[in-house]
Amino acid sequence: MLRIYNTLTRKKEPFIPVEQGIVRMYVCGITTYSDAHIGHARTYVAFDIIRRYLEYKGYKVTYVQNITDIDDKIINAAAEKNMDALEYSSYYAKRCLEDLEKLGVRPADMYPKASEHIDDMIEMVKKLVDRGYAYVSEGDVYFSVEKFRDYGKLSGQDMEQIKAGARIMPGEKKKKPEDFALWKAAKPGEPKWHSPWGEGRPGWHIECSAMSSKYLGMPFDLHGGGQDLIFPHHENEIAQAEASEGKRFVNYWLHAGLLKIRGEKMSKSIGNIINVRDALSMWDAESLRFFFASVHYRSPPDFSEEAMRNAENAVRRIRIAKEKLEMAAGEDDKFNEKGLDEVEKEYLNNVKKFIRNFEVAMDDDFNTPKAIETIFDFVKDTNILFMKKENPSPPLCRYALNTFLKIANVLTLLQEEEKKVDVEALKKIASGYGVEEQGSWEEMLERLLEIRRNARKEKNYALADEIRAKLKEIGIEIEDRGEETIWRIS
RNA sequence: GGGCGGGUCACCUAGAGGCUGGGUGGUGGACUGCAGAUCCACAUACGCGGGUUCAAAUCCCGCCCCGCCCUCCA
Repeated sequence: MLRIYNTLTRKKEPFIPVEQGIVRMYVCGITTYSDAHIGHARTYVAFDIIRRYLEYKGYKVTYVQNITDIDDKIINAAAEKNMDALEYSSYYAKRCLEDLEKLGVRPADMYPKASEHIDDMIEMVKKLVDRGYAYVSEGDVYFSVEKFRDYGKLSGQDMEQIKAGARIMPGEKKKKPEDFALWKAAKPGEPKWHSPWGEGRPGWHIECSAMSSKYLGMPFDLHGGGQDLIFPHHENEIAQAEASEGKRFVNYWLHAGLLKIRGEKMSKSIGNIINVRDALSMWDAESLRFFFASVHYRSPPDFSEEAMRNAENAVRRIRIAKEKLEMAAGEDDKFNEKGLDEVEKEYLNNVKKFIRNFEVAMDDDFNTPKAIETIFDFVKDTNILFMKKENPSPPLCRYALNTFLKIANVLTLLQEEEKKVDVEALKKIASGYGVEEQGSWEEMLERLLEIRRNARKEKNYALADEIRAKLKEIGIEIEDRGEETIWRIS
């Protein structure tokens, strides 16, 4: 039974979807005025894993993630560069999604943009005005917080606290400091749309209420985002949606812990923001994903070079175990348990234990660090199998490999990824040993390894070690296993 | 000031009142021409001070420190 921590109740609750077998989830996306950073990445990897686990459990998941392509920051940033705000934001929207995809985050089913749903938002604002929850003030429309009895239920604040923190900024025309804008009258030069209240643009919060309910209905199952969005963004989303529709908006609210860098918060003022594309130039995508998965989604991960080194090494161990299984696996995974010997039977039990433990871990509010423990248990079991047995049952290995991949994939690990080899560099090295540039690089590498094999036979270890060192420099690691030599791209 | 979540072995992270997690790194051993990989073993732990309990990292109280939110924020 899957249990999920719900910010709304501050408790782990059994997960029961609105419609059996189906999960509808919405995650607040990026405001696209600059490149995606690893804080974004942390959040979207976390929800990617949640989505994958739900699918693993057999749910049909609809995953919607919005793109905020119209807001103050975008308008200001675009103005500085003398660009059209929407053009500017669509450029970054594309880049951000590309970066996340390169990171190996599975795309959402839908990325609705705020600018393309103005009508839906106007519709919702109208309802709020009609129902008396909102008021018009000189072309602006504000939500009257005191009218919505449940305001504060998500962030756990009472109205007194909320009022204490509220302010009226210059230019705002609201009646009460705690009220928030649903619609803003256009200022000169800003992007604007027609509305019953004059030309203007929507407030930030309304897009998520309008788009999520449009595509997922009400109530829908899961709504996620970074912890920083609990107040006011998600609080306001609830107010807008529930006040306008008169029914519950979302059943489970999930919030990801915000990434820290070397113990500090990541912020512009500290100047420690790391973009996804920069991170990808320093570490491979799988190591980054492992790093995120190794911290529970509600905890704030502490990013550092050393933490990434840890992750890289851990990932290597997982990959090596997978390779062993790949080499031993047969075409199909049908085996007769009676045909297995003691060692294989024990391994089969371990595989089954692996599945059970993994599910127990993930059922407990998506406990990915615990799930990773089960991965390492399995890695060890696999290593022991190959230590005890030269050629274990190919169908058994296929079964174990399939299980391994299925589970690892939930944690975004062992995804198929192209491994890059610097072919030019390889050619250079190979030609240095008289290997002709012919055929694929794999064939070239084979011929080079043949030379090394001969060198080893002749006990010319200096030459053998030299070749090994040079290959390592370009990311090809080789390992001697008796007479055999295997290689991998690191 | 208010709300929320934390402080666990050198580092990163889980954690149920009792049976001393996992990864990375370290040390020793097995294997190996060496390296690597792998296995085995070992070491290093629960912010501080009290309390409850036969038993507390886990519950309670106080203190210190850190992070997030309190209308920009994934």
